[in-house]
Amino acid sequence: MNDIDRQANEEQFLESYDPSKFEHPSVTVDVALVSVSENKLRVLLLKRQEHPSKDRWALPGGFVRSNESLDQAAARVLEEKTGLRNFFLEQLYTFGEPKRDPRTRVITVAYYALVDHDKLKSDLATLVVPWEGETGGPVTIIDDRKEELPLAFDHGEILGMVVKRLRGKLNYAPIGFQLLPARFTLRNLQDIHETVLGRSMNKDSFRRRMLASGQLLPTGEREIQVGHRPAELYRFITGSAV
Amino acid sequence: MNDIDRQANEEQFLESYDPSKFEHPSVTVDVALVSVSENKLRVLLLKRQEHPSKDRWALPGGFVRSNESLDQAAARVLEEKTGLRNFFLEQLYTFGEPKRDPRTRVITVAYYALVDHDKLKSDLATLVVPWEGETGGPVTIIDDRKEELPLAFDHGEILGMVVKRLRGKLNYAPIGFQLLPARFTLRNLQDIHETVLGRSMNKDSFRRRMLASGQLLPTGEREIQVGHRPAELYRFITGSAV
DNA sequence: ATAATAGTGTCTCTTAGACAGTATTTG
DNA sequence: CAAATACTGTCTAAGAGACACTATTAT
Repeated sequence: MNDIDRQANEEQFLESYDPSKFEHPSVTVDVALVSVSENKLRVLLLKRQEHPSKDRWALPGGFVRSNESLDQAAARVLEEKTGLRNFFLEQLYTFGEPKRDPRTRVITVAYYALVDHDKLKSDLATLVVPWEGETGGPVTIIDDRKEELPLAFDHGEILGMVVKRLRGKLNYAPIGFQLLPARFTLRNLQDIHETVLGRSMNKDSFRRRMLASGQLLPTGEREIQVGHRPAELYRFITGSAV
Repeated sequence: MNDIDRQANEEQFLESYDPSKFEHPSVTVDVALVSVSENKLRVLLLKRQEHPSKDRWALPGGFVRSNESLDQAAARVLEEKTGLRNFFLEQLYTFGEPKRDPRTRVITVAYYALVDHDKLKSDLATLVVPWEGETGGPVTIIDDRKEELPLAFDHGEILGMVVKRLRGKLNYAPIGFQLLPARFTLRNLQDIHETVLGRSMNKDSFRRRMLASGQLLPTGEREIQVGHRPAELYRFITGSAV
């Protein structure tokens, strides 16, 4: 124990006084901004103008600055690229294969963010693309003309993990409302769940589950001009754990 | 879009040719090696011999080398400190508060590993400490004399997240067997679950759930010398998703 | 009035918990 | 034989799916 321990501390001691002993990688954050519209899961991608991965589509990202936390870096990057200030943001996974960026060692901490699609500026909306695919592994992105878009770096892999995390988390955490406006109907919420999970759900038990969760607050207001019986509008009870 | 995009790529362009423009943090991996013995959840900690956090207890960790992936770095660190080669290993979360290490900016990618407690060398066993506490937030570590151990850096926070992840994952993924020898009884497995989850479980439904999962293979062998009717020994069916 | 969806009540099916009873080993 | 735990069968309770039925709006 003592040998092992001394050795470990010597490494750290040397490191602190001789930064050249270990190569310091670049550290970035990449953020998958996810929204839902027209029953499609969508993510914000930017087309790269420079090599490497020129003309491929990439998640918004940027370097982590020396005075900011990882969460702050992710929030800053997203605000810089979209103007958005309020969104659900959660760290996803850190990707660090030595050759994931051909230039130099770049370790990226991936985040995902959720937002009501209507809050995105219209000039950004054109950049939002739907995706299809199963959970877990790399994901294929298609545009509105159903053409597959080439992704930069390992961003397809990142997006696959985003889908998996979202689907897993939706089953036990109230995050669906992050993809909706402040007031919404139970049908709106079910559409979100069905889109994210990629399967249709039973209306009756979905209603029961949501109402029994204690997370929904009826507003007394109703939809208008819907061509059928209007549904009650609900709010999510804020302050509860996410 | 084009402005934003060009700006993003200019940053990356400059970065690739002028590494001094952005401060490069140190990147480390820290690994929580978790095991269960005597119905206690245990984790391997090493006592630091140098400042900072001198005399406090720390997770085994080390710098990520330029030619290895994050997973490889975590596996290497754990093998260096324990001699272990085969263990379940999964990335947990990345911690990067600017001041989490007082010397310089250190971003650490935290991992957790699971191992049968009996596989640990006896000289390491003395370093293993039980813990108590709830999920999520920072966790308090106590030793076998029930004294609280001071933890280095933000390692209490890391361990809190380890507990939370383990408890969450145990409910939908077959990871309990990673904490057991190759052959085990259903009672062994239930003890693991109860220890990790911190609550007792119904024996009957636990047996039904496990046997219905299709993950368990009866070996036809039984315990011996147990002073009561011996239980059948099972193996986990390998190759299934984790 | 018709179309369409909201919302309610009830039955069934599945799964977990409770509990009684039998089986098999050591001492 | 007694003690202790493994294992089985059955009842009950809770929750999800299925489905019939009523309610309310726009056209």
